[in-house]
Amino acid sequence: MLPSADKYLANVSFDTVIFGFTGEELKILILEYQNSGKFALPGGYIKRDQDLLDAVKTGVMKRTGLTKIHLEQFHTFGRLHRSDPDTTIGIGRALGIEMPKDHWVLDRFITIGYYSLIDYKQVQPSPNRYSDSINWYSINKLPKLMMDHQEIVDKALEAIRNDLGKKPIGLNLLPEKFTMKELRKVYEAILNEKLRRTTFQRKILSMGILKRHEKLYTGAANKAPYLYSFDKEKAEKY
Amino acid sequence: MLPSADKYLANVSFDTVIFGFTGEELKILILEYQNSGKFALPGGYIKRDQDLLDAVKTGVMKRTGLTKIHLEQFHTFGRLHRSDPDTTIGIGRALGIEMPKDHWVLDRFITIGYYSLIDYKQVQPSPNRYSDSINWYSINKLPKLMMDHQEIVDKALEAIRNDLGKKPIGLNLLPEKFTMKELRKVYEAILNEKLRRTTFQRKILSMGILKRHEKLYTGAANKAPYLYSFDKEKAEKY
DNA sequence: CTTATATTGTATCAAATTGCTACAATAAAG
DNA sequence: CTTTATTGTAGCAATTTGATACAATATAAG
Repeated sequence: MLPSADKYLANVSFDTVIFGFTGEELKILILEYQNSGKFALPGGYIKRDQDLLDAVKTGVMKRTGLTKIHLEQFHTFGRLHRSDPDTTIGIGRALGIEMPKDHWVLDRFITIGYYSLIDYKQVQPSPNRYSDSINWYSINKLPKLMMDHQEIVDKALEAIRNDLGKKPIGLNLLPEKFTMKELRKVYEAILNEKLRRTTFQRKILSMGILKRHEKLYTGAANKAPYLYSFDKEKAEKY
Repeated sequence: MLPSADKYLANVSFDTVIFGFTGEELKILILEYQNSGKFALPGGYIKRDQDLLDAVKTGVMKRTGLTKIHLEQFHTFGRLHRSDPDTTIGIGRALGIEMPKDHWVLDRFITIGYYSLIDYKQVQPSPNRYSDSINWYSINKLPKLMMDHQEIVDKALEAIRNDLGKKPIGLNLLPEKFTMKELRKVYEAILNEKLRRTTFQRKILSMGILKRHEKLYTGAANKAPYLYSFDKEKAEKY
């Protein structure tokens, strides 16, 4: 039931901040452990015969059901008292598992933080065997997270804001085709500020990384917006 | 002689890219191991009762003799085959140390990369007990580094370029007082490109993070430049 | 003591970018 | 047909950046 010591690296783990965009808000996936009411980021351990990146990728795949995963490593957390064996023991106990005091998962862990950007609509979140739920939470209304997971989320947000101008963030958070308004809303949600509609449109179009498609008729009583998609080759530079 | 297993975390190490600026070039500190001719970044292991950051700080202090150390974490390297036990065995053997095959330092390591910015002139580099030299090397003329250390250097450079606009990089690479030309040379060395003298001066002065002091008379047959220092409070925002 | 030379600090104006406002072109409802 | 909300883009002001010019030296050479 418990992961065995000889299969995994000791003292190292990973945690992932999985971002999705609802059309209005940025949300992230949070696990809730059964009975204990502890909220945590999805994470895991690294197998001895596995690349770090593969371990993280596999973890995100299991939670989201997606196979193509965009991942960015943003920070590694190594404070002395960041891991808390009592929390882990409590979670185990609530599941009916009694851990030996010297079990390796109760040892100190340095954790590597990754963020992932996914298309909210394509995801069917599934809990792991220790947790009874995994749910989307708005980044502004997170429950109290265990250990230093709130700090990890904060750092992830800082990193994604930083990357916004350099990497094609929108590409991974939106479906294949999207309107200019949706793209702007993504930027606004990440930066947590309003952007000028006209300036945003001019700037993003001048980058030359978007392809324009047919119009989207929503049934609303106004001019229909064009749909766009990313020109993936050109977007690579950004 | 070898570090004992119960004192250190397993499977995790750190490596540091220590930058100094000569006035013309960016250099970094490289260790050379005795007899084996292996070149490596200064690094180390993390004690079980020690913050990650403290471990790195202590490591840099030992190599540079400095006590105030500016550190930035930039990436964690976790490829499956990045650590190479044969290299480690070879280094040990050249030192007359025979390692047991199951010794923990021969295990797989995930390493956390930090870069450090220091005042070149204040440093008296000192080797550790396993290496016979530690020397400054221009980032453009590095020797062949062992394992994935070249990749670590490359990532550090990428990170420092990225941070240049956000953090007061010059502050840590230059002495207390410096000329505008020296500051510009730092930027040029990091970015690896020439910057327009007048635009640079205007831009950096408009940030309002510099204090102007007396002139510097070097003996050269031309107008003497002013000395500047960073206004540390205002520079914090950048 | 005057002139020559290299470098520094700024001013100036052109070019590019961004902020802001305005307005024509819809898509659907009344 | 008119009304309403939204979209796409033009136009101009304000700001920032690029490029050039030039005055102000600090010392050496004559």
